[in-house]
Amino acid sequence: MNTDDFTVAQRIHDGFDGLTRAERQLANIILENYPVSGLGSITALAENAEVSTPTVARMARKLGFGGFPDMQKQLRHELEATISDPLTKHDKWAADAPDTHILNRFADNVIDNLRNTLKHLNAAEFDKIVALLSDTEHTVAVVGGRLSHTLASYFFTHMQMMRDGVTLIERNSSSWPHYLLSLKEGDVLVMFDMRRYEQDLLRFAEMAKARGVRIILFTDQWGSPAGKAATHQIHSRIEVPSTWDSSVVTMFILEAIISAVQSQSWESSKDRMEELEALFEKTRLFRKFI
Amino acid sequence: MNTDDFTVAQRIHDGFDGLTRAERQLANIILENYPVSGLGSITALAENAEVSTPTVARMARKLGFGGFPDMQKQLRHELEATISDPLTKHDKWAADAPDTHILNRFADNVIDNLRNTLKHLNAAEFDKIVALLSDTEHTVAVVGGRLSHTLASYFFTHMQMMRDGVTLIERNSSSWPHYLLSLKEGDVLVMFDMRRYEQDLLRFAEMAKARGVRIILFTDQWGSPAGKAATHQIHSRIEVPSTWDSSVVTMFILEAIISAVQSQSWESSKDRMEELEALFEKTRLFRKFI
DNA sequence: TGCTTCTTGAAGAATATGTTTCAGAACGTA
DNA sequence: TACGTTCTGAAACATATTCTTCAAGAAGCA
Repeated sequence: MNTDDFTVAQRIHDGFDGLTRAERQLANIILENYPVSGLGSITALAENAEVSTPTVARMARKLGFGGFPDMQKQLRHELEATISDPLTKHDKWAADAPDTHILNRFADNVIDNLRNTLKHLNAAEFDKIVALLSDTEHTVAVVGGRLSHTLASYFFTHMQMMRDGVTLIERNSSSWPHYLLSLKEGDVLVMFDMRRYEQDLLRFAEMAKARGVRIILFTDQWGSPAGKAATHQIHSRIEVPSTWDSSVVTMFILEAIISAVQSQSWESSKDRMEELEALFEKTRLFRKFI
Repeated sequence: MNTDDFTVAQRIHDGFDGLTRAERQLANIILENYPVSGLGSITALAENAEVSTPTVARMARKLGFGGFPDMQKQLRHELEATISDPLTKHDKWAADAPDTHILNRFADNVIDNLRNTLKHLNAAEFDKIVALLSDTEHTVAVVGGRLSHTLASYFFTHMQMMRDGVTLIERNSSSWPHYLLSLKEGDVLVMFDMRRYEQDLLRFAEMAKARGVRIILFTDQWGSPAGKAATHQIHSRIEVPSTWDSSVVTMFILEAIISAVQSQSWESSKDRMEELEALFEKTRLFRKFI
């Protein structure tokens, strides 16, 4: 026990780059439920991580232990130290940072935002939005504001993978009239407008509504003026201890919607995905999973 | 496992009167450093308590377990329950939707991701990254992959508002060599590479490193191969009940970094922000806060 | 004291654990 | 594509653990 000072977690972090695929998989399982997951038998741990026992033994060596039992001993030592230390109250997020560290303050805040957003979110409304977006009878256009364009782009990228007829409207509002032309009655416009609400978006929404376009609006808790033109809207909490507002909760909702659309239209999107995979494979643009 | 509800400690207390001298001696050792002392081998525990191994095995039976390993299993369960954070136990997020609604499942999952990410995030490393990004002596370039380009873009947009010398590298990798040319020793490259790690990003990272560029890598829990070239890296948990991975946690970290950079360099960025405001005002592109 | 019952640990048997070896798979490279 | 390298898990092996047996010793009792 010469290098007792380094925790198993620390050694994993330090040596993470040198770990192989299976070893990383294992490392993650160990860290996931740390340190309990490492206290059982080597067999149990291996099964849990879906790797072989030799992999576990090898990694223990790689991390500088004599073997698996040696590593386990270290885990027990750490646990002992942790448990006897009353300071280890788990009211902190980033364990090694003080409560007042921005990470911890931010985390508290974002969780709060998420909780409040969901509390005031109507699940039925959510489901309707998902249904609208799954309906391939109508096209979907996505538009965002100065800062929220990123969210629009993120949403577009995923939707595009799942279905036909999805357009991302350019950032520059001078081209918007052209896009408006191709939007027909019943089509869907997904709009992002967070505080510092933008005049152009409001006008765009109004004109789209006049054409019979159905608008799904993502806005903040105070609500964009474009809300008047929207068929459905989702209000996210965006305040955080920062000069800027947070997009985390909105992104959360977007991902939930994407996931729901995907599972709703799995039959049709499955083929599409496979085709896409094949295309990527052909162009060899992307490596396979390591 | 029928009487799982009783902890080992409880069973010891309840059955203490029925224990023999050697067994009591053993029981005291178990309770003394509970539950760690019971997590080693039966031999170690026996030696620790100065009794024989059969005594340990017998007592485990006596307390109602199938044997020593069975008792140990229970100890690990208890430990897990103790250690795991009660914050997760938010039965429902979206109040009017069933537990199984995608919103609730997603919320549980994302919180889990956030917790695990932060638990294994090094706050010192975070602070170093913030310092690097606050240093205006060197330029900052931001690059992302197919799906993570959005994150790169989000980060860029905010950084650009706070400081000079920030570049967003185009999506199309054929133009990357040009960007490489303008990166000098000591400059900072912020890279995003999530699973389906991209070959081009790896090569870009290697070449940048060769030029003495310091790389901040945002990757997932498994780690991009570009990690070998990175000066600092942040691993986010990205798995959610969806066909795609989640960017929520990464975005959370980004926002925290942005906020930290902002407060770190407030003196210099304040003027810049005001100038920016004035410009926006002039071009009347954006309405004031309603 | 002598008898019985209970407790205890040494020793060996049964079992599970941990390690090593090795061949095939996956990967990187030319 | 072909080659060399690295990674991985099945299987055999060595080792440690846990359990069982059993006899010696302690404790209680007449």
